[in-house]
Amino acid sequence: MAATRDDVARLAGVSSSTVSYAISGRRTISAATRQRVEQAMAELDYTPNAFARGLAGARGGIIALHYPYGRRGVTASEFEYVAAATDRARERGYHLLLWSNPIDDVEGLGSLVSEGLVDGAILMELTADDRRVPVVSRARLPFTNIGRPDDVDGLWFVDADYDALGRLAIDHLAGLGHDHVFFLSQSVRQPERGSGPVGRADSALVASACQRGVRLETHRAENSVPGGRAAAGAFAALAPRPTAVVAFNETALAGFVQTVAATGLSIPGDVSVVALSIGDLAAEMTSPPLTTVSPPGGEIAATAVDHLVDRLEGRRHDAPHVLVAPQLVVRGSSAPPTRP
Amino acid sequence: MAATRDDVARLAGVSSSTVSYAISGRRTISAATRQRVEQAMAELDYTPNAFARGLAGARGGIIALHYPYGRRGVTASEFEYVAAATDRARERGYHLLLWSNPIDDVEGLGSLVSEGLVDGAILMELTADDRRVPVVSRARLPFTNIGRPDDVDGLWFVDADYDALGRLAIDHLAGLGHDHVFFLSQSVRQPERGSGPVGRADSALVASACQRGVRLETHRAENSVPGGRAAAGAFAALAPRPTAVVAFNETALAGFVQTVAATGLSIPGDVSVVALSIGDLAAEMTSPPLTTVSPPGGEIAATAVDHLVDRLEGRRHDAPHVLVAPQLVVRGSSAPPTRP
DNA sequence: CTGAAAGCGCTTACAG
DNA sequence: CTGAAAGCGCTTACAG
Repeated sequence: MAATRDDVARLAGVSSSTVSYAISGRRTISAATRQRVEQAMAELDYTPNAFARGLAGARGGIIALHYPYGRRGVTASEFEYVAAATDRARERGYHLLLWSNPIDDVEGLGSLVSEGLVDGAILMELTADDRRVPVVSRARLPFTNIGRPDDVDGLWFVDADYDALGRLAIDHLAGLGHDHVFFLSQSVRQPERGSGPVGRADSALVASACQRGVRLETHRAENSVPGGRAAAGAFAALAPRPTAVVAFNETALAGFVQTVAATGLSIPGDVSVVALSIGDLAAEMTSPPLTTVSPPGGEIAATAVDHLVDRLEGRRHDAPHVLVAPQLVVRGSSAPPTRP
Repeated sequence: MAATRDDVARLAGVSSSTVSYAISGRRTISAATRQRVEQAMAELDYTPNAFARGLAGARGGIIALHYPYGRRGVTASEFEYVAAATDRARERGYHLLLWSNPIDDVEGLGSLVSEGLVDGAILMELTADDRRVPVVSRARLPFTNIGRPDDVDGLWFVDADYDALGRLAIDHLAGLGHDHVFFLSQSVRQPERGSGPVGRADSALVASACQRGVRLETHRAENSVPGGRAAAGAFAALAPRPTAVVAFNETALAGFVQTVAATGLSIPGDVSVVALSIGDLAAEMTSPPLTTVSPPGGEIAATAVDHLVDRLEGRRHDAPHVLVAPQLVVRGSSAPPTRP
């Protein structure tokens, strides 16, 4: 059916190993020979067989992106990560395999790894004490991470700069004149508390608020629409009522905004709202649209791919720790407080 | 490093081919032998090498999901499709490879296909006259489709039932008493017009409106927030003004809703809104939340995976054409018209 | 600068 | 019911 390396060799009048070397560039080839090989390949419309290449010991050209199964909804638009990773992988000559299994199904991940299918992996949504890390390390599979573990030593990772995320939000509001802010946060599971995205944004918010002389009321809501409605109730009951809200809880924010509007409070007249880590579409659905501070998911994913490929190809050995700056997009939901 | 099939054979005291057959089940094995082989595999923590399996002619265990590069934003939440496909593939024992290249980069797809890496492929977001179809067909790679082409003959596909999508929306509004509806549609490119999702929803809307005695005003907006603002202007200028809106344009809908709210019209008091193919989060961001009719992306993708795997494993040969019914979720944005 | 050959770890006729 | 062996299409020392 499809042409093999031998067909190419025959047509070019060289040995098959010469064809291999012409492709890989791992030994010097005379210009004339290379010429003929290339012509033969073009003529036969030759594509090397991926399995044979992988079996024979070269890189298979596949990397895996692993995300924990059943832990959806953490990032605004996961597809942004996946799409960006796929594109960058292709640009660098790799295929992107999607892996997903329950976060503590260590065996499942283990057998994926030992199948030998992939040259390396990217672990998404890394938690503080992620059980995937030892599994992949032990198998000696090169990997990079999206997210930051507690023990960062020797690990390659790229993460959103959650400190900056919190700081940008507070600075924006304080700059507008707000000095009393409601933080619509999320309930986090034990292992993550203190070191996951929420914990880090939380600390940054507290620190920035303190520095700016802003009073901060933290409310941990369920990640659900009703959770947001309850939070709106808690917010409304506060006296004095904060003049602004920072939200790091997509789903609850929806319920919160609905309830606030139904209560007759206006945004940003009565409350300014800044949403963290929310997608553009969701931000544009409210009236007025929401001011946001979000990490650039595409850039984060593409960087993680670059690191992994650099590592696989021996161009880099330094276990980089990269924090990517989030971006503030001012829309209509934030304004100076209207107060005597 | 990792155990090979020979290691297992040695430990179990059988030949290596017996181990293979024990795994594949392609010939009868005595219970005792199977027993010993399984024990040996467990003891050695054996995982078959994927490349060797693929090279030797068996199925490689990888399927590809191909989506057109740079054509984002058509579906509400693409990640739903990708995640569901990944999960179902894993359940059925396959890896999911993500492929994406520009829709008319036929060569790129062609070389992917001829690499021999995947057992089959799923083509996402199929257009009426999709150029990928002949490429994959010619390579004799088994494939199934998400979306419906014009020429359906011999093709395996699963698609949202866009006729039902339009019908459900009109029936819901007509049932509430609306008889004059604004259709916020999208501008479509030439090759898709008339046969893509938009064209199909469009026809269904027209037909249902006619049957129900509903007057329908179609407006094709740019797929952008400003496009939606402009549409809101066109809507407001209508006399008499329709009492309801059906939107099949996520991004424009955001601008539309913002503008309508800013104009002082209330939802659903002055206008009812039904959004087609929009994600739950976006639907919950507005006040009140939006009534939606959306295709179940996860189910569609999982079904496409099932069909492909069934086809690969020879369980099915009938080129099924499946249309999946969308679901109406009534939220606060639709109500009877308030009119004398 | 190039060729002949071993080997990667499987699957699958071919024998028995 | 099981074994010995060819072969899948590459890569990479080993020779020259």
